[in-house]
Amino acid sequence: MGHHSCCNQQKVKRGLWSPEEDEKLIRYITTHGYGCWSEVPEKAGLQRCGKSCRLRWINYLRPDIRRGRFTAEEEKLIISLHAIVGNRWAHIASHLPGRTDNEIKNYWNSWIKKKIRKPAAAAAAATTTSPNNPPPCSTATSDHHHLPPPAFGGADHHLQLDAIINQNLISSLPPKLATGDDSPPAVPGLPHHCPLFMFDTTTTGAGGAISPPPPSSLIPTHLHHHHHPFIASFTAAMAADTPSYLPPLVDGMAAMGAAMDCSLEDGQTAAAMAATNGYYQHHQKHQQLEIELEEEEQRQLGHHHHQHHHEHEHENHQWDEEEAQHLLMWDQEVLTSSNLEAMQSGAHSLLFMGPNDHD
DNA sequence: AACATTCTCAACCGCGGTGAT
DNA sequence: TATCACCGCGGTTGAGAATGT
Repeated sequence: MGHHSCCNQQKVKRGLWSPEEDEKLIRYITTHGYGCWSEVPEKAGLQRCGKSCRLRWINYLRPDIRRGRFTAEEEKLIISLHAIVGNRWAHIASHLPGRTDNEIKNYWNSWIKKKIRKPAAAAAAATTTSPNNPPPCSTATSDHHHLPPPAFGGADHHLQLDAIINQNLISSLPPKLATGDDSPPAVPGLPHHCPLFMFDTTTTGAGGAISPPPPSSLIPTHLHHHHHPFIASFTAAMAADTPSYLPPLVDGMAAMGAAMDCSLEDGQTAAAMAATNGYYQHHQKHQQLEIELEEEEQRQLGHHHHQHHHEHEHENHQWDEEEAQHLLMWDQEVLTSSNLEAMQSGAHSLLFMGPNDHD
């Protein structure tokens, strides 16, 4: 044990913060800002180290903090992002305005604990369902070479976690799209239980229902409305039942289309097509993100000027934000007859349009 | 009601990256 | 180039609350 290296020389208080301390910190930060955390305790009249002040402010006191239970949308977003970036909590938190990395980390760990209690059945069920069809989420975690290790190490645990995640997602599927007689026809290469429909709205045509949200920092706290901007946009578009934001085609889908030699006579098939589209894009996005991360690592290994590094970091964050804004996920609440029709239309185009025909 | 167990979450710890000197 | 201080991040801990027996 021992004190922080940053506060060896002074006697600092530790443990829970009192309301008085909170008040002092809030008063100081709101009037002076927090340029240098190491100066904050002294100037604010607190017997704490700067690190502790920073933590208290970021995780608890800052005004745009959002408390309370995670919504289903947030939960799905966390799961999706975790499948891509692993335990990079700060990165995940950047996609959930008002949520802290600590909160997400705590949530994830408790969620894992909860799920790990019934791992055997879940793992067995999910991993043996279709040995030739890797589950969707495992595409992200199967590439161990440069993704962060799982929270609890070991390949078995990794597989187990995949299974747990998959099962969790499957359980949230609408009955029609999960299993059973009404499930869509099996598509080669497509995990039949792909839980989410993900589409890229980047190239959305006329209508362009989704516009980039303003930075969350510019949105008044009371307008955050407990939703990520892109989720809010998506919800708004759904409320208007406007099919114009439905997905365009993506590169390389001709090959996928060829593999899906199935009719488009009903919405479910269209949904299956859409799921394939979404899965394929999800996979591509994951690969793209991995490439980005790899490039960043390699750049950092070189001796770059710090400014270049920051620029790149900024670009990377920008990319993440933009990508997140364009990544929409369908689930049971939004599968309506009208959008199924639009999906069908999109899927039809998918089959009859070359991979490079759009744009 | 009493005790045990589990869960939640705020806070701490240590490490790595960065910038200044 | 080496060293130091600082910051931010992810992992971990532990107190209190909630739940189960």
